[in-house]
Order: sequence, then C-alpha cells, then structure tokens
Amino acid sequence: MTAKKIEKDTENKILEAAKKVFVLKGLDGARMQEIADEAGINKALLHYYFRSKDQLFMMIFKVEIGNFFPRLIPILLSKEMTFDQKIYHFVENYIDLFLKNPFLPTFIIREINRNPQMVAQFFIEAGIESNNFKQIIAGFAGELGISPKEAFHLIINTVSACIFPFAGRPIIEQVFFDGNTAEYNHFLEERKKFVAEFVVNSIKGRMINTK
Amino acid sequence: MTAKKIEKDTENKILEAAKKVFVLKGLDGARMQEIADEAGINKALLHYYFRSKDQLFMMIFKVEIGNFFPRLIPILLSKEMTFDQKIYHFVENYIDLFLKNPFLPTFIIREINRNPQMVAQFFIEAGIESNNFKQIIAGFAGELGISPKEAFHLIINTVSACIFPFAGRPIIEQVFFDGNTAEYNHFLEERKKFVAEFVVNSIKGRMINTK
DNA sequence: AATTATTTTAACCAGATGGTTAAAATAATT
DNA sequence: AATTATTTTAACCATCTGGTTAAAATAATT
Repeated sequence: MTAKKIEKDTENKILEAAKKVFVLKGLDGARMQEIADEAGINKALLHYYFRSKDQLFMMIFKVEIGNFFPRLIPILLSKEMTFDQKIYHFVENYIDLFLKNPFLPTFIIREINRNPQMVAQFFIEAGIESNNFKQIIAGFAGELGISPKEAFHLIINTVSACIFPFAGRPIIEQVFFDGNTAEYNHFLEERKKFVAEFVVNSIKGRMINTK
Repeated sequence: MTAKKIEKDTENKILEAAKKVFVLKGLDGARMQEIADEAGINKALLHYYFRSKDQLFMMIFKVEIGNFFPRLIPILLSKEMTFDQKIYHFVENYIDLFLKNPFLPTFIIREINRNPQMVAQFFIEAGIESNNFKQIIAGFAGELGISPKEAFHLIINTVSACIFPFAGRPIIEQVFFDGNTAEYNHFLEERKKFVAEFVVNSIKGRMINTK
C-alpha cells in the first residue's frame, strides 16, 4: 500500500471502531482504549490521528445524526406518488435503515438528550432548512383535506412507530417475546407492512367520520 | 424532629436528588458529588446512607422502570369500557405521566440499552407476568375482529406515539418549533387527543377495507 | 541501501472519581 | 446535664481515564 492509502486506511479503521463503540456506549460510556482495541491499534496512534475524545465523538455524531434523518424528502414531496404510496415507501425504507443500524435510534436519543445544543448546531452547520418539512406537512394537509396540525401529528405518529420499537427493544422483547431475539427481528420486519397500513387506515377512518 | 424521622428525611432527600441526577444524566454521566450537592449534604454522608453508586442507582432504576409501566392494566382489561374509551383513557393518562416526568422515557431507553439484563431481572423480581399483556391483546383482537398479531402492532403503535415525542424532543422541537419550548409543550398536550383519535380512526378505516 | 513515513512500546502525567476514615461538631434523647 | 444519634470536615486512597512523550521498530519510498 502507498503511504497515503495507509493513512486513509487507518483513519477509516478508527472511524469504524469509534462508530461501533460510541453508538453502543455513548460518549460517557465509551473508552478510548476500547476504541483503539476495536480498531486494532494502540492508544498513542489513536490520539495521533484524532486529537481528543470529544473531537472524535463529534465526527461520529454528525455522520450518524445525518443518517438518522430520512433521505426520503424528495420522495415525500414528489407529485407522482399518492399519499398511501409515500407512506408505504417511507415506512419500509426507514425501518430498513434501522434494521441495518439497530442501535442508531438509541444512540441519537441518548446523545441529543445529553446535549440538546448539538442538535441546533448540527442544523446550522448542515444548512438544513425546516422549509422542506413544512412543505411536506402542507402537501399532506392539502391532499388529505386535513389541517396542517393534524398532518404534523400524523407524521410524528408514523416516525414514532418506526423508531420506538428499536429504542425500546429490550423491554418489548422481554415482555412480549420472552427475550427471543429471532422472533423480535421477525416482528420488526413485519412492521414495515403493519405500520404503513395502520397510518393509511387511520386517514380512511377519519374520512368517514367527517362525512 | 425525632431521630428516626431525621433518618427517613435524609434518606428521602438523597433518593430525590439521586432520581433527579440519574434520570437526567444516566449512570455513566452522574457524579456522586453532584447527587450530594443536590441533596444538600456531603459525600461522606451519601456513602454512609447508600454504600455505592451502583446500589443507589439500582434503587432509582427499579422505581422508575416501575413507573414507566402504565398502571392501566385493569382499565385495559375492564368489561365496562369500549375499545375506543380504553384508548382515549390510556393515551391521556400515559402522556400525562410523561408531562409530569419528561425525562423518564429517555432515562429508561438509555439505561435498558446500556444493560438489557436489568429488564429481565426487574421482571423476575417484580413478579410481573406477561399474561396480563397477552390478555389485553386477546381482548382487543376479539372485540375488533382482528388477529392478535395486528392487535399487538396496534398497541405498540399507540405506546410509540405516546413515548417518542418525549425521547426525541430535542430534534422535533428544533426542526419543527425552532426550539420554542412553550409551543412544544402545547403540542404534547394536544397529542392526548390526536393520538387517541389516530388509533381509533385506524381501526375504523380498517373495517371498511375488509367489508 | 538510505531515507522517509507509519506504528508500537512503554513509561508517564494530571485530573477526576468512587469510596473510606477518624475526629470534631451539631442536634436529639434521656 | 449527660448520653446518644446525626452530620460535617477534611484529609486521604486507589483506580480509572484522557492525553502526552520520546525512542525503538516496522514498513514504504526514493
């Protein structure tokens, strides 16, 4: 390998190890020694590449909170899909993300509550405008003939139903599945269908109410 | 005050302080000195009353995870309420609990994921049977003419919608409310009505589907 | 082969932290 | 007033932890 490739390679090994440890244990629970071990290097080299724990943590956090935000905004804004199609699409992809990153929800919840200011800072740095979200809400409200407020609650309900089963897994798995991990994974897979149906049905049920 | 009352009083002061600090910062983030300060005593006395940090933490955790479980099982099993009434009752009371204990959801999520074994241990010690929950599921399934599986997803959806807005508060508040705390509190209050409606409507919408 | 870059070794430091101890001080009981 | 129980003071300890350093060793470049 060339010198520059070696450098990038080591950097990546560290970042992957740091992600694994920080996501699982959080800033407070993670140890630099553990990250070094996980990366297969020593502590001196770890500090040589990334000066401090906080700096390394922030790099991981920024990437992971970015992943946490669904890359589905264009889809939710598209004119070619109905509301139902958008919901099915969103739920399936969002739950899939967490099936691939099962500890992402817990990590985000833990860290944003430890230091809520990081959230505001992330939005400023990433240049994310809340306009997109408000546009989605307005779009749903228009298409479904409901108030923006109600459309917003609907979105929060949908997102909640995708995220919570991952964050609350230890309890639900224990109470309802007697700790059977395989069964719980099946349950999570199933939810792609059930959550979307649940949301779509709720709108249908609302329509008869107001008729 | 009598000697025994003084003892109980100090004990309570410590437990209240410990709850405050542990719930906010978690086991890893909490400091014994901070708990002592919060209780208005010194570290020596803190250790005199509760031998170790872990022991003190476990006392708090057991109480709080107990609070986390809705004391609403009898209501959900009652024969005198319809499904709709049960949902409205449950959602209102559960959200109310979190309005009074805003950091309870984050605390529980943080700690059960840090040490999932505590959950199983709690269930053994508290003697909680999963039969109650399974009975509620069966009851819903019977009353609504849906499968137990579907009834279970419904319950998880309902619980998710109550809990997540508290655990994910920093993000939602930032993205949709520009950090306006008062507005977010109003939104949470509103949800008592909207979440219940959402769930009830979903069942209504499902009924037309199968007709 | 000589030079340069990357990594390891291993000792070390300072500060934080959980926990202890014994004596002094304060408050309650008799 | 004397005794007993509660709390403070304050020094102290061992361990952990983030972080540093300089020299030796290994690998890549020229």
